[in-house]
Amino acid sequence: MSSDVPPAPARIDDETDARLLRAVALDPRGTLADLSAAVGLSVSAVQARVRKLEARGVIAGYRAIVDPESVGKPLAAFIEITPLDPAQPDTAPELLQHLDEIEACHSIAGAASYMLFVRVATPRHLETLVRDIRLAASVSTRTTVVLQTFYEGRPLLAGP
Amino acid sequence: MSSDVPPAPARIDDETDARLLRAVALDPRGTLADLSAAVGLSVSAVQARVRKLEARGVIAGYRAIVDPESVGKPLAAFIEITPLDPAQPDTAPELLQHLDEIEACHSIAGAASYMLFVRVATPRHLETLVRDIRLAASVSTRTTVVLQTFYEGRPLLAGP
DNA sequence: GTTGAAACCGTACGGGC
DNA sequence: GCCCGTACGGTTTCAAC
Repeated sequence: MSSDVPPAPARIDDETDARLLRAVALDPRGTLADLSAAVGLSVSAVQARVRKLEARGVIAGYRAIVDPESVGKPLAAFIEITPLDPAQPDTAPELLQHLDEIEACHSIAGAASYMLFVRVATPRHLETLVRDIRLAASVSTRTTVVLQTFYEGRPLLAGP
Repeated sequence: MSSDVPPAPARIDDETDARLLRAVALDPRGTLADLSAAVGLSVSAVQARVRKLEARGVIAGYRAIVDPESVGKPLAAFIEITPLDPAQPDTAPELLQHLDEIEACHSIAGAASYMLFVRVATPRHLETLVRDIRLAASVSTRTTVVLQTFYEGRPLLAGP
């Protein structure tokens, strides 16, 4: 944890929900019985809470973590993009949505407009993707290749 | 999909495994019966394949997607870091591991050494985190604030 | 890969606090 | 409102084929 600063405005009131979230986040395939043991509530109570967390959107969904190399995409990169013509309406995220090599798209502060995170098979594929992005969204790009990933997708809630 | 380039060197030979992976990635809480229907194999065969994918590390794990705002971390940022003294042994990823605001840490090509992705509660917390990173790893930083996230964590495998 | 049987789990419902 | 216990149907598991 970082140094202390005024309390964070979390939207989950309950300490039990926090523990539930941690448990579910780390093992979404675990049984309700597992969660029940983790938080000290009955299976029914746990089920009701999980459903509420899903309904409120606190739990937005579930995903399996797939190894990029195993599916033929060992090369990752950040691509910052900037519209060539600032006067034009800027719809880059929509224009790029169909490119499934793009894993993430954020609007950012700073010189560029957007930051993309992409995964491809080879440098050759990266070249092609960058060209496709430039053409599809009428933008200039600045690509930063990832050499090694130490960790990513760490859970949002730290455990005590 | 991007334009065509020589075939990607995927490590999953089987077309059935590819479909399984897609199905599991999108709905890791679905039942084996669901997967069975999706790939046209018996429940037991599906179970065996999923277990193999897990054992081979193709499926590296499972996560619940937690809404950052709901847990009090609405502010995201990219932080590029560069060692102050290039002669010193560079162990930044380890030195920063304890900071749980850091969601990802990549080594990168370019001017900076690493790219971090972080989530915090407020600008004030970001300031504190940046200071902590500088002190912990003896690095200079360049922070890019995320204004809006259009999408992230999109599945690695595209549809058929 | 498939089938089948036993153990386990998710779910709904009734009741209590 | 939130929680607990129970009973039923679906699911996971594993052995035998």
